[in-house]
Amino acid sequence: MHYDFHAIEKHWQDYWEQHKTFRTLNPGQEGFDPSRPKYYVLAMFPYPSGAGMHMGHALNYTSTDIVARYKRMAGYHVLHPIGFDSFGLPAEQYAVEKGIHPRVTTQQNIGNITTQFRRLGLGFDWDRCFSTTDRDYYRWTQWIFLQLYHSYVDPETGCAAPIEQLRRRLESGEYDVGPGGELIKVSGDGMMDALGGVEGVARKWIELEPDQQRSLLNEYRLAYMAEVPVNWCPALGTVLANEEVTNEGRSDRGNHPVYRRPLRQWTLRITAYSERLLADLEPLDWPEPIKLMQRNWIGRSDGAEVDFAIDDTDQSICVFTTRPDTLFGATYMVLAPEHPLVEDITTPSRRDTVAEYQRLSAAKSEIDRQTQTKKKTGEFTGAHAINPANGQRIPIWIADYVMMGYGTGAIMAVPAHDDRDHEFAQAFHLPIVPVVRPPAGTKSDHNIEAFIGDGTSINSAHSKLSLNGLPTAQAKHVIAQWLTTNGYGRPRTQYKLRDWLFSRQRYWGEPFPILHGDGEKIIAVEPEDIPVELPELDDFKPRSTDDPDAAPSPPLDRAPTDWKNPTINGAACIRELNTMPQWAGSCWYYLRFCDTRNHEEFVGREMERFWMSGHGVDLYVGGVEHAVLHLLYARFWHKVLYDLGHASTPEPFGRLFNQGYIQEDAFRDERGVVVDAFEVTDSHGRPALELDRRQRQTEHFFYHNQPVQRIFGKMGKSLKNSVTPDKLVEQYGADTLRLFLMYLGPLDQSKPWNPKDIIGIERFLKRLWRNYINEESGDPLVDDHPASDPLRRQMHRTVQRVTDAMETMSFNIAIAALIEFNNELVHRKRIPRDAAETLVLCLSPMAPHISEQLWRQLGADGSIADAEWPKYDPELLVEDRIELPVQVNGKVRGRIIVPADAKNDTIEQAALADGKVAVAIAGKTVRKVIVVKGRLVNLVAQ
RNA sequence: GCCGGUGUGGCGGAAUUGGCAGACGCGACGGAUUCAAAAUCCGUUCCGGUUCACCCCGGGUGUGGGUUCGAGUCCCUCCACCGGUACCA
Repeated sequence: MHYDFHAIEKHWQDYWEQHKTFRTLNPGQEGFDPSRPKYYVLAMFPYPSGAGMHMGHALNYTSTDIVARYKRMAGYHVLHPIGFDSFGLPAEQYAVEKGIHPRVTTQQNIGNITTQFRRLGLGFDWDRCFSTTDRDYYRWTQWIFLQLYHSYVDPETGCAAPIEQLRRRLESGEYDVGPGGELIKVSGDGMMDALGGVEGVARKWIELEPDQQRSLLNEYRLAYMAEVPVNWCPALGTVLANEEVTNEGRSDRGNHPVYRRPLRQWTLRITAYSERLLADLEPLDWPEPIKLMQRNWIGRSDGAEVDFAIDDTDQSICVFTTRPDTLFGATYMVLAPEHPLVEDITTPSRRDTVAEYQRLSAAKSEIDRQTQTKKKTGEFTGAHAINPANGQRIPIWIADYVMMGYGTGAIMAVPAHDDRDHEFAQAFHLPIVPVVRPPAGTKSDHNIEAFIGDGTSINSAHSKLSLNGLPTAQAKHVIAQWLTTNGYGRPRTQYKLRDWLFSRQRYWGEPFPILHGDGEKIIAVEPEDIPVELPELDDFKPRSTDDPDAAPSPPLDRAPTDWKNPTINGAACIRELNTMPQWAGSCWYYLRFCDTRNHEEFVGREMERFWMSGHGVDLYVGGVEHAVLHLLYARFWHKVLYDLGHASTPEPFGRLFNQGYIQEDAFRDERGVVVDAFEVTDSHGRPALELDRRQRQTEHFFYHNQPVQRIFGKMGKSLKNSVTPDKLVEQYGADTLRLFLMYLGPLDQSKPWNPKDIIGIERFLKRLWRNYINEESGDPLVDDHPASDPLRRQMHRTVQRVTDAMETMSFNIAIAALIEFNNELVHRKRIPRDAAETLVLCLSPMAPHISEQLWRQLGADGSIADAEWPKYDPELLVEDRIELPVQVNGKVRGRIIVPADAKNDTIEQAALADGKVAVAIAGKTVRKVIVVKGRLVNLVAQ
């Protein structure tokens, strides 16, 4: 009876399915034990692409499965669910390629991946499985969208609240409305208090026209429609979120050019949460680099707004700066070419030149701006402004190095202390006045006219104000106060984060629960009328084009009239024809898993409280690529739900773990297009995998006789180098593959795919099997004779190592420990039962099938998944005393007996056993004895 | 450019966090078994020297320096690769 993994794995997979071994009970269900703690472990759910699962997925899901099994054996209620993120571009593009309806391909793909999951022996609770495309699921996605639409962020508390509350407060006169739409609190004694910080004539709510009232509320809704410059990708036929555009100005998916153009689109007010998304990052147990990426993306910078009066007019230009302390060094100003004041201020003689420059820079696409050299261009407007600090008259320029989208679209230029300003000033011969002295002794202290950083203020004084001699931090503080008291400016915090563009011109997404009436009237679908179902369409393809000016044409425009143009209360309406982006479904799926089959609510309160208690999801595992997309969006939605009382924790994911990529060769042809890696041959006919890294750069490869360039990168669909687990499962079994994937290296690091090494794991499992079972008779080779002391010690040490590794997810270390222990057992004819049990228990989270089988061989009842995790005895791990040779100059001068765990102990402690040591060291007093692994390494005399 | 990560044998990677560098696995070499092969088992495998009595000596963790009785690990310099980001004022 050899190790027949086919039969074993089939048997146990059927057993688990029949017995619903991994079904997770909810509080209140029969058999639920409230005394046990919960553990919610989640792997980022997959999108069911046609290529099925690749090794990166297998790695991800195996890792959470191991944790889930371990935690379960350690006595937790474990929630380890799975579902499918089946809306969105990848699923749709696959359907378009195959010419089949996405609903059909999605169903097929889900079927395939489900089979792959089962074959890997993953212990999911299948009763909780769902797809984001399920009617019962996207219904609630639409419901959450309605929550966003019907909410605003209260400027006083910073929390989301129903928009009706705002309406009531406006109606009751609690707030008035400022000229820019800002809310102005009217306090009891009739005094007004500007929340927006802008003075002006305030109006009462009742003085506004209904249209104005409506658009005012829209200014505050968390989901709103606005005409904003968006990323338009004609090749994909859709707009994209900032996060979906690469830094080369191309689409994240497909690498197509992206253009900026204004379109009226749905947008989510994620910026209302900038500060909380930033601050709440701190306590999270997330990898520091990911936190940093989110911080950078949110991009908080603290500084001040400063008003510069325009000479000879009563207008002023407001700028944002992080360095108000350099105000004295501001020798000119720059406006973005699109800045609204440009027309007004430009002097007649400069008008033509300025207009020409504006026209040129507007014609530049994002890509042009990126690829062109960063040589500074600009034009003088002929106007001047007054530097409020020193009263100097400074010229106002326009230049495209100033962006309209950040800050106020205008800057004060301090060429001595800013790279870009410096470059510009040199190009156009503008004055450079240093106002910060670099700290002494630094590299830059000789070049005072181009210094970036903190130092000491100089040249910054007049009769009423002096910054001279102040260090930068203090100077900032002093000038900020001076600006505020004199009405020249105010402290201000800026964020890079923009609102989230939420519309897509796609078929395969959640329809919005929104109707459009006359004009710009928006009608939200009533909660009882959701879901708004996605209509069946024969032609669901997006309209792809090369023309950046083409009008977007959403596929839902081709929906049947009765879907598209319903009549509400006798009035003809048109449905919102855009759909939600891919990210919508993944923003809250972890909540649905708590209570998947709930038909009344998006999640039952009690279930949510139980599974999300503590820090939300206890362990969330997925790839780094979601650092600023999914992980930011989901946090945002979660916070809204939290504010509205639908979620009980401020953050969704308490601990995040990023698994690294599995890397594999990929190939790109001369046009830069990625080609199928499995059709590439190399010039010497050698299989590519046997080459080492140095060779990788020098070998030549061909695809259909065309030379291709080798790149080495993440295994996956985008590089067309996916390897599916199917073949290896067939050839070696799921347990071997699982162990192998985990043995590849640290889970959080990227590592190359080297399938030939799997043989080592196969040998290990076969050896293990032979240790337990006489392959001829089928009898167990285990008996009840007691383990020797050294063996028991090793056993306990193994448990300790594996337990520690489980907590830190260092599964490669755990496996190495188990192999070592098994190698120890190899030489024995009979294996002591406790050693056998320990080994099998420790192995079971990683290799569940063979462990179940051996567990049964050892005479146990039930599934090993229900067994208890073995304990280790710390006492057994240390021998109490050992005898050591004392060497001086390489010669043994005596012996010393020390505690076995003596390490960096003082000689007083170590010498308790032997008072002669001090004498042995040439008459010197020994202070410290250094023992490493039972060997005396050094005696420190002092 | 800026921010972050990583550099250890032929390869993937260990190293109790400042204490025997190279665990464990792959590959390679030698041997046993076999008619033969596969599978399996045993031995060797960082480099150099000296021994082949398995012991000893010297060097060694991208580069150059430093701290320490002691550095793969801590500090500074530089280099290479990977990831993020970029006129963000």
